[in-house]
Amino acid sequence: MRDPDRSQNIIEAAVRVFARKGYYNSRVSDIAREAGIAAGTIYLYFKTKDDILVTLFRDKMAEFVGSLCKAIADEPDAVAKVRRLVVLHFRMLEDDPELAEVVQVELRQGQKFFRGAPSQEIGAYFALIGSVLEEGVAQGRFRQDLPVKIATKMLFGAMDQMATSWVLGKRGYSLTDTAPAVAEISLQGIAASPEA
Amino acid sequence: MRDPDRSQNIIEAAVRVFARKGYYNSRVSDIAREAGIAAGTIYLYFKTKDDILVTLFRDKMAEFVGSLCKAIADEPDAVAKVRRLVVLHFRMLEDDPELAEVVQVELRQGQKFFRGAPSQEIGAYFALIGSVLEEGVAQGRFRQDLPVKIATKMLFGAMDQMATSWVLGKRGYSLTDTAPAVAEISLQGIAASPEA
DNA sequence: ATAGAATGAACGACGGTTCAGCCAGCCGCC
DNA sequence: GGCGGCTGGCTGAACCGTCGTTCATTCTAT
Repeated sequence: MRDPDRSQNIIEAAVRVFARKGYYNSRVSDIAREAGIAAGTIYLYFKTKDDILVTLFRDKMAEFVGSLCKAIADEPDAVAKVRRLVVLHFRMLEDDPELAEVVQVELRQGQKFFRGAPSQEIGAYFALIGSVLEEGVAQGRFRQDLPVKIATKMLFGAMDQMATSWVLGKRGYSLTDTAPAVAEISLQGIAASPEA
Repeated sequence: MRDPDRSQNIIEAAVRVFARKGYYNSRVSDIAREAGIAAGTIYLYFKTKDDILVTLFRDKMAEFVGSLCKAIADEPDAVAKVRRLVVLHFRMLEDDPELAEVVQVELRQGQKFFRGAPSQEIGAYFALIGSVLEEGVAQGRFRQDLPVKIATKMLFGAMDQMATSWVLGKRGYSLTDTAPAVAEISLQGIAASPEA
């Protein structure tokens, strides 16, 4: 149980295996082989097979939200932040197609994913988006009466669906290239009404 | 293999069981018990357990899209159609919480759901949304240069996420009540720019 | 020499699927 | 009209392959 790298290796191997075969079609021994270790060794680092999936998600998601958080802090206003958020969300997935496959398709395994521990990390992402929207409202860039919680879910849902469609479409185009269009539609949707 | 009602009974039973325990935690024998028949009987109507899930989805989705399609045909213009679409999408889920649970949470079982047969029915829904948006563009109600495919995915994603959040939040509020806000944000996002 | 990590064969639970027999209704024959 | 055999859906206990998990043993580094 010493080496924390070992734990990381297993996760990386799991991403590759899950991306290739799907979670339920992946044997623990497949992951072990991919990681170049014995099946039993996995159990020195993870309690169960599910634990691999959950840990993988929490790690990756925390990393994702963390870096996103830092990146948008630079941006001067909420509008710029939304644009950046969309680009980075898409870019991160596009830069790691295997992870994208797992996150968008495999990781939605019913209760395990949606209830359970991972919901905490998703909550963090929602909080991040929500805070940007709040900021925009305060800055007068977005509608004063914007229902922030609803808009947060909608924006996340829109990005998530773009990503899922892209993965399912075998990534036959650049997801990141669609970011400006997605951002503009979103921004127009929540923008302060042009004074009548 | 006579009775087509029997097949329907099994599907309804499956919805209840899947909603309660999740797909992978449900035994075929659980579904049989819920339907008041023997486990073996299921296999007179469905090839495999997966087949139940897939058929359930295709049936429900086809029904959903069909009735939605009829309902919005009445509406005079694309804007009204979008409003109606959102309300009905939400209302249908809210009217059948067990089905909503299954559709939003359990049915996203990796490859089975996203690739595979069901993608055809999802495609039909996307086509419906897309045609409404096209109509709106033609009517001059939406931006002339609206990227329709992108907007379609975004709208679907936004509604889907609203629904998922509602299910995960234990349905502690009325989903349908949020429809007007969702529709307005969406419509504003794709609206023709107020002439500058 | 010793401790602790790694191994991987074997175990055992699990559950989807099967299939030999059961039963209810129907038909034709007496 | 009654009776016996036939048909075909239904039954559910048992089968059997499939892994997740374990743990006695081996290895390695100090």
